[in-house]
Amino acid sequence: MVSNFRQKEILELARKDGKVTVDGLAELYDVTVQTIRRDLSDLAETGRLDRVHGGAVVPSGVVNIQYEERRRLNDVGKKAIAVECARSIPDGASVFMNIGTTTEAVARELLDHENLLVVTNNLNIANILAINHSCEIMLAGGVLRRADGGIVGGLTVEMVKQFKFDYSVLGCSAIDADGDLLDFDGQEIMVSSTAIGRSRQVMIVADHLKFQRKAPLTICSLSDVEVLFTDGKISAELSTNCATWGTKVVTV
Amino acid sequence: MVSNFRQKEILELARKDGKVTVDGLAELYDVTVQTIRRDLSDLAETGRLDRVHGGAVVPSGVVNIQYEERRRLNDVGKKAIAVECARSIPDGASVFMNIGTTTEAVARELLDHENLLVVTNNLNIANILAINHSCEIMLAGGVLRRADGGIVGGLTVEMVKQFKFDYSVLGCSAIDADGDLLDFDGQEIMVSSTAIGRSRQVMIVADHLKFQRKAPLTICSLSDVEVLFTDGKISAELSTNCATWGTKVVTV
DNA sequence: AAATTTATGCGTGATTTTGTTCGTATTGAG
DNA sequence: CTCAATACGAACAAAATCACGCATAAATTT
Repeated sequence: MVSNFRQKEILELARKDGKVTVDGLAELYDVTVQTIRRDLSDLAETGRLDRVHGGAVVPSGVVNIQYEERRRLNDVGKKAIAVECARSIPDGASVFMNIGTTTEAVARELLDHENLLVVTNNLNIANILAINHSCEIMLAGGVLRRADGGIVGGLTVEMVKQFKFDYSVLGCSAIDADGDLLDFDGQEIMVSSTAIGRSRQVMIVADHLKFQRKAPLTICSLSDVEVLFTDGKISAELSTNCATWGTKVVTV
Repeated sequence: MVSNFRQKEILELARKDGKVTVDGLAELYDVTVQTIRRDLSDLAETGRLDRVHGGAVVPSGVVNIQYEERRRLNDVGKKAIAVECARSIPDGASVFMNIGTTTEAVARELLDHENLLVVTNNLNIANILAINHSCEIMLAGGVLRRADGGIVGGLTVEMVKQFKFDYSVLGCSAIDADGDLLDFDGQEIMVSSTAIGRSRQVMIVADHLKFQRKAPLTICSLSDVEVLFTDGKISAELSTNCATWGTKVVTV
């Protein structure tokens, strides 16, 4: 527990840069160095920082994922997609969410929803939604992949198989011109397709960059999903195809 | 579940900026600071915000405050135990680690080890060990318990069953005078006992406070484990019992 | 319509935080 | 090793923030 908001921000700064200085913080917050020293003493006393002459450093063994998250946070396109997608998920729903920065954005927009059951193989989503106390979180088991906080492996599929979801919120690596959803990761495809089979409504979240990318493996076709949320125009051809498939396209 | 429209918006503001100030909100809504304080108190009581002097901040992370406090309890003792335990785990080993602040301390000491395979049902351990890039982490699947970052449920047991570990590093809630290991949580006991059956060497980490506590459920007896790491003297009787059982006791 | 509950504002004293001063400890240059 | 510069912690007073009781008004219930 921090006793003021300086301390919270000091922690974030320290985790981002690895260190903070007394003088720098005093100038930043426009307070005297003495006040900063008191803050650092408090944080050091509770073990959150290690005090050094002139400032403080993070104790060894503290994860530095904050910066990475911040970087992703301000992606306007993804956020707009996420807002729209979250709006179409009602309170009390059961939802599966897979690996991807866009699905993580959706998770942030679900913080105000109530009584959700969220199943995910994405450690970041678990961390984000943990703040929402009325949300039950189930994590899939398997190997933790550091690159993206994903949990992959056969066990993940086994777990997903046991559920029947109201919604699946899925990201993908790329979307082909013919409407095929593509991914780089074979294991993730197994998870995604299993989730698709176990969901009443499948929602794909993909920003416009996904339409310019290629990936080697097929998850499924847009014809197999109910809604696509995106932030750019899709080709006229794909648009008419979606219409015939009955796939709703939401452009934000 | 907010009692007025302000509180909902305050939550949104707090999540956007990370913090809110009493004065700022009072001006924004054109009410007195007392009214805002009442709002913030309500939000803090239900855990949606953390109250700080002059305002409030968003609660950080998965783990709740009580657990955070428990983590600081006998910090030095736990660290000493952890150092010793980590020393006896060689590089390249496969290790299971369960829920508990002491096992988390061990995880911190394993950051320098190489090529470990760590299986755990503890989200904190996954987060800690994530920075050790040569360590493969497998997370058990199940329901995320916010109280301590544990992942619980029948799926966890199923996962553990599939392995054969070189080592299990296990914490417990209490140790009885007769050498029985005790815990509060029935589900966690299922996990622990399964891990014991699937491990070549079982290591219990327990600081001296555990010998003064009671818990209702039995995990197993010290006679079933290979090593006990602790930071205080154990009774003469238990000591001789351990000798006959062949249970090594390491006191730091 | 009367009674009760709820939300809000106001004032006062208590608590917490902050700035200032001063003596001591640590660091780095010569 | 010595010395000056800087950083540090403690003590105290000033300022900000808080908690509590009470009053008022609106909303709800009886």
